[in-house]
Amino acid sequence: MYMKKDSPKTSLVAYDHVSIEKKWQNQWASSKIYKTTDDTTKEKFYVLDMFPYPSGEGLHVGHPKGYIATDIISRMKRMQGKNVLHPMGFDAFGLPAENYAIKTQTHPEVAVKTNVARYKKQLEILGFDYDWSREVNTTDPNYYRWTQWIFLQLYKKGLAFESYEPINWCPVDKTGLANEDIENGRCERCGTLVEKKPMRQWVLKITDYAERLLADLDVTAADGTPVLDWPTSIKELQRNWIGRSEGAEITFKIEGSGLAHTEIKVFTTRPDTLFGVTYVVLSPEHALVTELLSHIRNTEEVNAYISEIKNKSDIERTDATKEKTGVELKGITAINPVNNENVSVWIADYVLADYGTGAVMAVPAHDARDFQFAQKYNLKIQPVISHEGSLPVITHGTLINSGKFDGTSSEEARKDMTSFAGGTWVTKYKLRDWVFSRQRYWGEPIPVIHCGKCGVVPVPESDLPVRLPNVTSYEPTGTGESPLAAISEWVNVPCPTCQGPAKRETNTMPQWAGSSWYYLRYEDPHNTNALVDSAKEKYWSPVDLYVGGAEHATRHLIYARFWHKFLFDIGVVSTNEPFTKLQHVGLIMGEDGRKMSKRFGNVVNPDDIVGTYGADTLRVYEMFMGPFDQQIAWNTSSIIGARRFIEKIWRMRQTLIVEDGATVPDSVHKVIHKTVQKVSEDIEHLHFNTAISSLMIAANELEKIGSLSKTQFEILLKLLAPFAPHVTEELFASLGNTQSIHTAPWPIPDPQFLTSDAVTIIIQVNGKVRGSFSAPPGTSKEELERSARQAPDISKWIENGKIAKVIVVPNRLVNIVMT
RNA sequence: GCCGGAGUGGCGAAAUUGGUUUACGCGCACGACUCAAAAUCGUGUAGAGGAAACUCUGUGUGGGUUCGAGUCCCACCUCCGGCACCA
Repeated sequence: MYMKKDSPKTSLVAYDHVSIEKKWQNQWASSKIYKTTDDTTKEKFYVLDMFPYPSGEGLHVGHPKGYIATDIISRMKRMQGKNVLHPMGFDAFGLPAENYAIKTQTHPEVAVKTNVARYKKQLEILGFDYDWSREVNTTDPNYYRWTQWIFLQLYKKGLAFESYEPINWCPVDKTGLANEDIENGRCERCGTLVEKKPMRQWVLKITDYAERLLADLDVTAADGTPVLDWPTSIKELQRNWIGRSEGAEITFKIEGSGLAHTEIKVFTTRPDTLFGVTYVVLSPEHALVTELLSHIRNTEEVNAYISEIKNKSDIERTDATKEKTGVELKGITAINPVNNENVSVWIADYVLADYGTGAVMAVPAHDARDFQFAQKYNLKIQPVISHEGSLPVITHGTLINSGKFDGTSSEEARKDMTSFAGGTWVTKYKLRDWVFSRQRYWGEPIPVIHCGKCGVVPVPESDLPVRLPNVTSYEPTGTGESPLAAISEWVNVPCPTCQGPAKRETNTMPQWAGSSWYYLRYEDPHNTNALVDSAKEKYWSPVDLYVGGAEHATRHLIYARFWHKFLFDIGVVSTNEPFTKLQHVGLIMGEDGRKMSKRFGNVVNPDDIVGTYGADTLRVYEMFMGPFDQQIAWNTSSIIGARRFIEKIWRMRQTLIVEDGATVPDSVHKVIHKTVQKVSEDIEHLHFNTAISSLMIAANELEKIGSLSKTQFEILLKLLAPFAPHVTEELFASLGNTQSIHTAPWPIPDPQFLTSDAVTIIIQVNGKVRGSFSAPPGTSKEELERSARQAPDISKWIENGKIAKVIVVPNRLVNIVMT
């Protein structure tokens, strides 16, 4: 533990982070220096953090890492003269807040208020430059009014609809879940195995946007640079999640006693292997199965199999490593359209109901899964691609046993084979429509009314928001109904259309709803007439830099892009994509290398670190730990380095400063301006660790040189100001400045000090370093070679051989190659 | 299985994008100051050999391209993240 002690030797004023940080935080708040105006004459810069949901646990030291980064960027941009929007808010609807409320027996509204206050306090002591007058909270009726409004627009365009398909259900959280809320077949929140449950759901048709969500990841500007400056890994995750694949839909006629005009449509990416089909498989949930049951010989056996499958969890069923099971539908056959062969029809657990057509053609010779299944049930394996070695062969090749297609390339035959089979070429996606209703209390009410006469009637926009009623019991019912259903005075309303008796929709929206558009509300947070004023939207959008966790790649970031594109289509926003540049934060792990969690007892509270070392030290340390996007373990004993660095700056103020006008060596200018250049570039590229490193190098060199003018010291302070805003403000003020350092202009490097009068030239012999010498920059190749040959250390390496050639790289090195 | 990313001192890491590997920081050792300690300052800190000057080896492993490779190419190993019976 670091202890602050006074030095007996000097009379320096001690660096007291506690009083300095408190003083300037109060000062900034009262002078409102971070308040953002809509001054459109200035160039804007919109930098955004992923807003937190205020859980009961409070922040740990990992949470602020991203916020520190955006704070640094926003401070530099402000000093560079930009009009900066750097807002903060709270994502307070949803399961975490609600479960916390249930656990502590407090109403969610009360719990959220308490937790938000606590979070704000924790953020405030870190010295962030948020404009709190623009704070948004997704649970504020003035906010969720517009979340509901967006839902109504989606409904109007047919993109929100009721569905009765079985959906994922978490038996512990007692609510339906979207595909994105599931990890490895388990509820992303509580880890429980999800079940399939048929129930009425509101679903958003995100699949209508699948193609655009995918294609727009790759859009490039005229000069070839990507429009979305996102990490490739996140783009790749989204591509995989959307999961586009092209293939053919092929129809197989079904024959059997009493059957007429019955068909099975299958989806395949390999229509070229159609001659190798030896059976077809339906998923157990396929709609056709019920119809076929009465036409087969083994109805009982098939029924038994289906109920066996139904009792299995989704994860058991779809585990790719387990042995596949299935049962033949005896007494019926399918006709292969390319050769009119009769093949058997099966249902099997390895065919998914909700992808493609829910049915596949099986080509065991050229598909690993079909091969496995065929071996187990002794089904025919018919190769149609020439091969050496064992089956299955899943690569493309030359077709055999394929009638008139023999000898052609399987890859090229795909489309011809499709039309030969009477099929159609189609595109499919893995992306599923977004299950949008939750059977829980703490969410935005879905603004529709169910009328016996008129059906589904949207709540008129003028009646928004539909407020969450205040209830005493908000625990989930588990019946598939929201707790809201029990509040009859809220539920029963006149139908807006016919004034007859009607009931409100009692499902609520998922947590992701409010966060899918919040960045727009910061642009115009208090507007009561519109989601966002269009002039303000045009000025501020899109977000220039968005920083947050990579875990949101396939959830929040897909949903937000979907809503943004929809809002673009209906003219609410002016850009096609919401976030120009995306940067993800690497997690800070616990000191033991595990994720920071109460469970492991490895949580470090930022309040403690700020108390002991100060917010400036914490900020510098977190940015100095390593590359920003990399996951790194916390190490309390390393913080002292950041603290020592700040103290060194503090000491420099009191020992090095000479009066402006006194002579200061040129070397000081060189150090300062080199650092200005490096730090400016590094912050721009989010290379905070190397920016701090170069500030440390500068401080070390300047201390060695021993004198520094006030102006030069101020430049150094400005470079450090985004990282350590309090101590730099204090020192800046102590030099007689009355303006805040944070609104002072950012330094610009002076080119005359960026060139050096000597460069070190490395001498290599056969690629090995054997010496070096100093030369003026721009020295000619000939001159460099001459100096290298004459260098004293070199003669012993070259005197006993013949020089084959000499490579000279100006300003860098001379390599003498011996034979 | 598929898709991304990463392997450099005791530790976190840096490397002008093909040109002195280990900057900066932590830790450690020794020294200065001190009655002593803390703090601070200074010196050292990849491995092997050598009294030393110095030499050799060294960026996960094995090959390759090049005057020159941590960086580029091929094959492999390990770790992390994501997806996973998507036909």
